[in-house]
Amino acid sequence: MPGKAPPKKLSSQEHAAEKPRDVPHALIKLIEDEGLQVGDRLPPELELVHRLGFGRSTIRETLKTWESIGVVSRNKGAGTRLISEMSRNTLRVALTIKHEAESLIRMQQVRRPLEIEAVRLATRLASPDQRRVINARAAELIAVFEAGEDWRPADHRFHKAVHEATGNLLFEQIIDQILKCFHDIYETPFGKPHLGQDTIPLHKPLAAAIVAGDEEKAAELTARVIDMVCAETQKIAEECND
Amino acid sequence: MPGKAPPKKLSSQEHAAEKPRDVPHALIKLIEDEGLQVGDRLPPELELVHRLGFGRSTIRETLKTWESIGVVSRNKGAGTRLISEMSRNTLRVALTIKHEAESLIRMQQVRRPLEIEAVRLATRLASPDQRRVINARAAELIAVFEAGEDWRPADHRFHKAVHEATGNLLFEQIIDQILKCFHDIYETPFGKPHLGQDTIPLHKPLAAAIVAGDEEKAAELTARVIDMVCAETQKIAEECND
DNA sequence: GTAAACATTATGTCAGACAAAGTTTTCGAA
DNA sequence: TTCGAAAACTTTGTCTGACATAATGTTTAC
Repeated sequence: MPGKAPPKKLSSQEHAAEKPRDVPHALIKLIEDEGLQVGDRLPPELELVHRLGFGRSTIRETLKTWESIGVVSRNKGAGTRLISEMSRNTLRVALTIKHEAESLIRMQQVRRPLEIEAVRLATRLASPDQRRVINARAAELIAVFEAGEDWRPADHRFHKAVHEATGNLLFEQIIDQILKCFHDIYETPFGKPHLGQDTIPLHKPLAAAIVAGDEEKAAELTARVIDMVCAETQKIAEECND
Repeated sequence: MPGKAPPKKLSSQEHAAEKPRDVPHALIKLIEDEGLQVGDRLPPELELVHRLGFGRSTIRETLKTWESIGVVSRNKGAGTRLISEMSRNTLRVALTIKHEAESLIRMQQVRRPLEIEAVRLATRLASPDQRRVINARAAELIAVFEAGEDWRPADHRFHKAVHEATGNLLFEQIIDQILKCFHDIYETPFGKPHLGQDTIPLHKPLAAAIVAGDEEKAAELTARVIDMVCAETQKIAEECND
């Protein structure tokens, strides 16, 4: 006897479209239909359960994956918030880290060409407004640094302004993730907090070069900045090998 | 009466170390203790449940996340297999894709500097053996191409040989993922199968330059190769906008 | 008016049951 | 004996329900 109800697939609209019936697609559709933006809250899980027609575990597995990818953030009591868009595809790289010091150098090796290319693109493509912002961020960075405060947030804002001017979000996303990995490894095992602080004075002429449209000079200065960080990293790596 | 058993935390060794008690760490420890290698099978979920002392949903959420990152692959009846190592850190980027054609161009924009830097590093650092392999792969590619067969696997092997010679796995991992995304979007919506086929003849002098240690020439040729692909991509993008 | 106490909301974890899809074993016929 | 199909088994996939835990919102007491 068929005593158990078969899992009730969604009831709404099954007329025409043969959409793939999985949680990610359903969630994306809901986000689009609802017009949810970055920063907005998603409906709670139990509401998703009966709006999407999937079980809670299934929905949770997708949400957990999205969290690990950085698409949403989740907190008890506070709900799930969108923190970056996820419409179709995900670029993911599993970083194999065995020897920490070596990994630091490898990350900088990858960051170097990306950062240089980003600066080149920004120099060529930035709008007048964006050039103004880049200049302002550089001035801010120098001011914070000379005041002896923690300059790292300002540094981050400066580079972010440059990345935005490239018109290609991927640069920012990849470099951001590399830096995040870098700090994950770096902060904990070694002590030094202010890696790269000698590079700060270089940021002023760098901003000037970008604003002036001098691509070669901007690229050269960026290379200098990163190479200084690389050299420091190398030194740390060597100390670590003793 | 206290009829329900409190969640039995692990029974084994709780003497000294204050390890973080989460599923990923427990799983990594199990993989290390067991000496599991890439390709090996993990114990089934129900066994993990009582060996690690977590609930099945909790373990599943971690496993699902690892699958989405590409660390394991899972199949009904066949179990969960390790397909790449995941020791400590993961670099992940959520690619925001709205307009497909534009995304293709952006991906090439990011790939360009990475590929060029990889070639530079390979030119400087490759061992004699690695140079031999690069040469062989180039010859192979040309041969396959002239025979009129599908040259893409050979192309992939050639670039992989170059990436390996950099001594930095990250280049290969990131570029591989970018190409994978690229093909995910590319193959389906547009028809053309042989994007970049005009670049094949350039691979012979490129390999020669790498083997000879001529970094500038190698870099220049790589730039030419990618720019040709970029130009084709751009054309496709424009056609798509009609 | 402020702060503590309580109630509400939402995610985190666990447990049990069944479904679906592979994998291995069994068994019969050529 | 060997090959192929069916049956049995294994393992992941999904659903449901319950309780724990943490953040937020509201009320109450001083």
